[in-house]
Amino acid sequence: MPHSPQIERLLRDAELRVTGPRKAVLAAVHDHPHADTETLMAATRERLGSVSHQAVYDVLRALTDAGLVRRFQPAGSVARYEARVGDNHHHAVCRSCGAVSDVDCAIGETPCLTASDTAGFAIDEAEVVYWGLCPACQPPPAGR
Amino acid sequence: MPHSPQIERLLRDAELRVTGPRKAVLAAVHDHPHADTETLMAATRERLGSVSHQAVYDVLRALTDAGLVRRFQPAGSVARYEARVGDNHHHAVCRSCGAVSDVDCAIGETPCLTASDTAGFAIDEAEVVYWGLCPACQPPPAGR
DNA sequence: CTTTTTGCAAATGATTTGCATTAAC
DNA sequence: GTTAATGCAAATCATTTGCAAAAAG
Repeated sequence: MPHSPQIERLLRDAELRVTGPRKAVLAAVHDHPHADTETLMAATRERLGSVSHQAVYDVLRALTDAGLVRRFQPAGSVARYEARVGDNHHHAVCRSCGAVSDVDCAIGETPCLTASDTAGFAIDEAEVVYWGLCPACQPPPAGR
Repeated sequence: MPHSPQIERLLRDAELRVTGPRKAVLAAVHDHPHADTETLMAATRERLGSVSHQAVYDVLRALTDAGLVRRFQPAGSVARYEARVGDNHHHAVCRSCGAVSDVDCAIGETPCLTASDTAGFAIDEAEVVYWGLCPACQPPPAGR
């Protein structure tokens, strides 16, 4: 988790105005990878005392557009955010509890997968979600 | 698009009761691959005259649970349904217009991708979304 | 006849929109 | 001083829930 001056620098480098909510939200995303909006709002409030509902939404949108955070949304779930950007990693999602874990891309290029036939689409990203059960949600190996 | 008796057989084989809405919705999914709920509701109404809002939701849920249709939901979009089940194919989604095209899996197993490190998750499916621009939304190759 | 489905209406919940106020540059 | 960001409140929209009526087996 970067220190405050580093957070500010990230914002300035992205040509975003440096405000309290933005610093707090960006720091919260660094501290809570894969967190949803509600979690980030709570974490932001711990730093700032109070932030409005959609100040957080606005900030997350701005940070996402600026490329400082990555937004992803497993099917049937709420939007989640992470600070790990620039690389092309994927996610494992637990069907039972919703836990998310980073999965490094085996190849490391973007897009990292070459489809056999993309029907003329110009593909710029391959997003992979690995569905399964996290260690905590897996049934015990044997015995009744 | 299967004929009516075939649709009925699909339902019976899945141990689902054969009703008008179910036949109509299942036929609509066969006729409109990748359609969202609203489109399917309209298509169903063309066959039946009228169906309630969430009769369609209930039916889609039942068909999905029974494995007769597959549900998928590109991030930030509404749920879509398709009748192609049993294989492990993926989707190309247009960032601009939302068009969806099937993409055959290069390998054909489930899961078709082996992640380098899945952090202990027991993975049973790898869902891939190829993001890009469909042929109609791509900028012309040259000229101003 | 018994169980499952449908229909109707209202609720839920994440996200967005519009506008006045405030702060950053 | 300008422009962009925040707060507040209300709207939107896909999807779900609960219960009574109707239909499938």
